[in-house]
Amino acid sequence: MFRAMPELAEVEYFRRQWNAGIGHRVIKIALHSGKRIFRGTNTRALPEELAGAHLLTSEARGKRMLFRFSNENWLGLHLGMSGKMQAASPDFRPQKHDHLVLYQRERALVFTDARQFGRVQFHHGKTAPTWWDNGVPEIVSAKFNREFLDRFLDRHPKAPIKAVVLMQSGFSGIGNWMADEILWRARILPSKRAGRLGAGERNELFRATRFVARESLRIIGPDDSTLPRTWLIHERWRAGGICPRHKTVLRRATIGGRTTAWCPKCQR
DNA sequence: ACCCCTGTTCGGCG
DNA sequence: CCGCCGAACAGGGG
Repeated sequence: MFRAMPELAEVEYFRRQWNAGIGHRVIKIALHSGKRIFRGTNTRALPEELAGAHLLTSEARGKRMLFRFSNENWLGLHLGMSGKMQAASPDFRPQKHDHLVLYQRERALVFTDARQFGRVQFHHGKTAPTWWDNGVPEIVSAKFNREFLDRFLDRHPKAPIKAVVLMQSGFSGIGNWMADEILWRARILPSKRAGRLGAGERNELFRATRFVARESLRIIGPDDSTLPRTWLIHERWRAGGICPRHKTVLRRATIGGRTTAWCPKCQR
């Protein structure tokens, strides 16, 4: 059994599953109102407004997604730890964890999240919800540049770099495995304080971040099996996992509150 | 049974 | 006041 391809690329993969419904009308909605997944959103207005609307566009920013519908309706989705999306047959019957289903004539757009660390947000209005524009540049955009990275690192000089790379306000869409992959490529010790990274290390961090984000998005798939065998991800959870560079046994510890794997030989 | 977990938020504390 | 860290959230899987 493969681990689902997570984070930035997983979001992109799931967003595309729902894109099958673009240009089509939503006939009816099924949802589990009162569940934690809908915290802060109006679950009465959601089905009332969305019924009859067409799905028009979708967009992803980091781990967040925004679906735009006709009649000034917007749906924000976050997958949390266990969120999934699929386009199922129109006679789909929602199970316990299928918290939101948008039925169209030819398919059902399903949002599933067992642990409910994710979130569904409904917004009715002419423009996108205020929370959508948070000012954080996408890593694959030109706004994520060396200057931005410098300023962000300097803003968190005391935090271990692993924790900084996990901050969504600077590294949009990066999660636990991508952070380890990035630091491994950049040959930086995850516990090293961000403020102690030299110019050379910052250059490497910048390049590795762009590379991992771009490649993950390019090689997008339902699981991590399509990522190159030379990547750390295939070793980081395995007992006795080794560094793909020189076969050194990886070390593991909790850093920045997350399980972290690194190579003691090439990461300093 | 017990321990682990790809994310985010919040209260405590240094 | 700043900012880091652990706990909490909830459930499934090993």
